[in-house]
Parts: sequence; structure tokens; C-alpha cells
Amino acid sequence: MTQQTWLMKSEPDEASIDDLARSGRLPWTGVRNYQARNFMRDAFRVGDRVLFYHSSCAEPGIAGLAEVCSTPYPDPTQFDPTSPYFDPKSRSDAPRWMLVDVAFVAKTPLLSLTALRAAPDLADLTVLQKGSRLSITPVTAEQWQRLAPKLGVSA
DNA sequence: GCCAACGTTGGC
DNA sequence: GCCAACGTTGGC
Repeated sequence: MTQQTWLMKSEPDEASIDDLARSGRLPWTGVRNYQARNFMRDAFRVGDRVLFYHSSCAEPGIAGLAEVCSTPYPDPTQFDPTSPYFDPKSRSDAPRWMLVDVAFVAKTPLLSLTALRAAPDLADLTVLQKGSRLSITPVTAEQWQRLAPKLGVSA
């Protein structure tokens, strides 16, 4: 299986690329959308590339690179009544929400949403489509080849 | 804070 | 299964 690429949104107030660089590795908690969960649960493979995207902040955009470093397992926050991600309808014998761990790879110069939108060869990125709110989206091999030089890395 | 777009819930 | 109401996302 060749390495796949995913764009994953995180609010830097909650988990930024700097937080990931500090800790080395983080569980991707808090996904409460079925489509995004299905990507992590069914399609993610250890070693897949992650484009770390900062959302809901002053300068939204791709801020770094990471890598999927675990197989899927239940998101512990769904069972924690003190967590904002607590889901009272999820049962421990049938967890509703799954996640993976993600490892830091590199910080990149910010490739801002404005810059992404200004690049004609990136117009087909799912995250740029009108109304797209999905926090995890697949990036094709072709899209990654066009993105990499803009992130200052080799594809 | 606004609001467009989308997802989920729940009554019927 | 329909669909209105509501909640959330996320850029601006």
C-alpha cells in the first residue's frame, strides 16, 4: 500500500503544530463527524502523510507535516463526562468515535488559505470546495505533488 | 459577531 | 422516509 495523504484541521488554540512538535505525538481527539471518523477508522494506514491545517484562527492554512502513527482505537474523550467531547450516547462496548495517533514530522512555512485559493493548480483540493467543512479530507497523489514545493519540501 | 453551508435530530 | 428545526463549522 502506498502512502496516502490527508489534510487534517485543528484549531491551534486546542492543538497547534507547535504543540505537536513539543509532544512529538498526539491522539487526534474530538472528531465528531461520521465521515471524518470513517476516514480514520477505515482508510488510514500507519505511515500515511498528514497535512496539519490550522483552522478557526487568525491565519488559517497548512502549518506543518505529520504522520499517522497508530491504528484506529476508541477516542477516550467520548467516555469522559468532563470533556467537551463527551458523548453520552456512546457505549464502551460499542464505541462510536475512533481516532488515530499522529506524529510530528516538520513545521513548514504557513501555506495560508489565501495562498491556497490563489493557486490555480490547487483549486481541486477538497478543503477548498465551497461549503466544505469536513475536518479530514483526502489529498490525491497529484495534489500532493503540487503542494509539496509550496510547502518547501520535496514530493 | 455574522452568516452561509452543512450535518444531525426527532416528530410525524 | 420526509423535512423542519436546530446545532456546528469556519472564514470573514
